[in-house]
Amino acid sequence: MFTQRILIDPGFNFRATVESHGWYQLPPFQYHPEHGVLSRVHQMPDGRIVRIHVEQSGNTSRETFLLVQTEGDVFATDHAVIDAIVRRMLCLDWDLGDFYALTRSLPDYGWVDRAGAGRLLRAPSVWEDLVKTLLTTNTTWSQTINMVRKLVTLGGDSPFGHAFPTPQQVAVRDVAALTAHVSCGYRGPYLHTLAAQVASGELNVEQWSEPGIDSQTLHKQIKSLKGFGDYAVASVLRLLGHHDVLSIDTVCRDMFARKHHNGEKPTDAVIRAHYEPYGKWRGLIMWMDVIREDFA
DNA sequence: TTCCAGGGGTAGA
DNA sequence: TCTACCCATGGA
Repeated sequence: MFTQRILIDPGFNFRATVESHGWYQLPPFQYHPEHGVLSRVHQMPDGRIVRIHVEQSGNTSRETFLLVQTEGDVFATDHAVIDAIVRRMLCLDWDLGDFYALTRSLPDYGWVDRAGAGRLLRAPSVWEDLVKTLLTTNTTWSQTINMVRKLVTLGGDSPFGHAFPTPQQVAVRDVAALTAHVSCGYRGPYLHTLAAQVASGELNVEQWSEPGIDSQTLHKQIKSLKGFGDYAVASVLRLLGHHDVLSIDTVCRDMFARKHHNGEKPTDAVIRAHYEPYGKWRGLIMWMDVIREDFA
């Protein structure tokens, strides 16, 4: 067992971040809320498969930190890689100062920074977040879990279980066999095409998480992927830290009808108009409305 | 049996 | 830009 620590801001809330959306229910994540531990089977760059456990540990008198423990064939030289993985998964490098200033100034959002909400759980790679988002489209959440479970069996195996498959491991499959294996129906060809484009190097999706790319450019590139429409593009953009577009889905429409529209079904234009005043944070403000019952 | 889910592609106007 | 229709899958 290899142990390391990551110093975090005292306002960071591990549970609020892990439970910020459904990703913690999708393998190779495992979450034990009773212990406050998020685990993940992970394939290192050289192919070794390890299991990483993360928890928010001890508030010492002045410092708050994450305790990161890694099982398996792991060395001190892996420190930097594991540190980067955890930072990305929990959006530790997001600067939400302006966002919290905004929520504090609004009458109904004082709970946001008190709860430490606003950060999201992400996969360590853009590839994995893209695939999982694709598998949330036009299906139920339970079927998304089912599809991801089956997909993950294509990843490298280990005593800890399977890691998330690489683009190569998906791309080498026959499209029909992949579709049948994952039970993903018409999404199968979209999944296979994405895997093939990433595996071949034709598409470098990991660079999308680099800072400084404007969201319009990203929007255009993600939208060009088969299977990624308005909802999915905005979902991925949100995970990439761009909150100026709304990811409107049935969950959002239901929430909006209840909270802002007297129980009546809103059009998407009505929803967009409502959040427009929140500018570059509008997507995250909308998501706070969705998750409010869980954390407020 | 029919409907629909954390929608999206395509054709035709 | 907008609409109609189609798309697998499985639970309600």
